[in-house]
Amino acid sequence: MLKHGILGLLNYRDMTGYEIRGVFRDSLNFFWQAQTSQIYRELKDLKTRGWVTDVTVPQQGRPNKNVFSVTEAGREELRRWLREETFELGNSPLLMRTFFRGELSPEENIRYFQGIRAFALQALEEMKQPPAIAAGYEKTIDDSRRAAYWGMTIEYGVMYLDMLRRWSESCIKRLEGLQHEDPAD
Amino acid sequence: MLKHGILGLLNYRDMTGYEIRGVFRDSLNFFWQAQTSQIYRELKDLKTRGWVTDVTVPQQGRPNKNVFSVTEAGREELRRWLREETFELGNSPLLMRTFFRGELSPEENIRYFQGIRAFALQALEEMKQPPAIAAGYEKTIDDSRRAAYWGMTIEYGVMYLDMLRRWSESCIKRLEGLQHEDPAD
DNA sequence: TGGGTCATGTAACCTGTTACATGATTAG
DNA sequence: CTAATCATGTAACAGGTTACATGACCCA
Repeated sequence: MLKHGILGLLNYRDMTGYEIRGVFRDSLNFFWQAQTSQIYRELKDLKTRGWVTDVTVPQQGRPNKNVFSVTEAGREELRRWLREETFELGNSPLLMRTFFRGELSPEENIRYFQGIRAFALQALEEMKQPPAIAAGYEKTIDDSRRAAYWGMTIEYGVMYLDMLRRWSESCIKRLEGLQHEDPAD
Repeated sequence: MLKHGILGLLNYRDMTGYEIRGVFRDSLNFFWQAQTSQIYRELKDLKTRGWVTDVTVPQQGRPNKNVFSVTEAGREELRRWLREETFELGNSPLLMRTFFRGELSPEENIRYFQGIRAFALQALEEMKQPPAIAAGYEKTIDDSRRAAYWGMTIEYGVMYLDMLRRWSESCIKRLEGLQHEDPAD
């Protein structure tokens, strides 16, 4: 997965491992976390596969840069990967934690879902403010054709968080109902 | 993660590795996929941690059963884990694939999002029909206090899939807009 | 003088995936 | 006869996480 994320970024422009790390931290962070260690490991692997090449740029006073570029084979691999159709929901730690909550008291679980609600509301606030995220974005992407897809990921984030808010509210209502109907439990 | 899922199930009732596999396949499948190999590996690990114990039950004509039970230490660990508050969105292959789609044509991407929409609609159909999923569920959970939390995971699934449908529709509209505004691209 | 940024990485670990392996019983 | 179910696992690999390590420059 990260391999293809890196190919995608290098397809925008040449970058060092350090810059790639920065883009993940600043712009892709909300849907993918990438560790420095993994980025360098994957770059090494991408190179042995012939999907990227690198050039060492000497610098004065700073460590040398290894600037990576995607090759034509890498671009082909990127397109191949983009065309894969796998939409499964994937493993969800949140639902795993929800499923087994019968072990704790309804009161405690109400607080838990209130925590989720607060998280969703705050994350929504952060996501709706364009400044920080757009600034990071402009560093990364220049052309407007690509901007459309960036916008779609943001919209997904907003819709997802709003759904999460509505879901947590619904869970809270259910649990409040349980308390009234069955106070002896 | 799977460790705690297994602890949660054993907290319902004693089970063999094989039965645990069955419950994951039948009931938890939509939010967690567990491989047989991993289940046996985790059971071994849970045992060395003292969170479960097992008893070998000889059977005629069939392989012996190893029936696992959660210990009090295991139940404590389960509660500790349930109380962790980590609501991050997590890595999303779907958004990774969306973000980089500028590499492909808008026409191809419209088909891609139509595929997502079709997937969401079909999964919604399957999820709204209670029979199969409820049957698997009744095998697993007896008491109604716990049933509430099972219901919440199902509701999440439905709300998520509906959000996915709305999002894919919105993406399709955006892309159709792009085609009209900028046919030279 | 101390904290942030630039810039590189390694090592160990944990968790999940894929593929393989065995073997009897039971229902159609 | 054959496919499904019961029931156990191992081995190898892939990918992500945590912690560690180095070193110079620049700004306050």
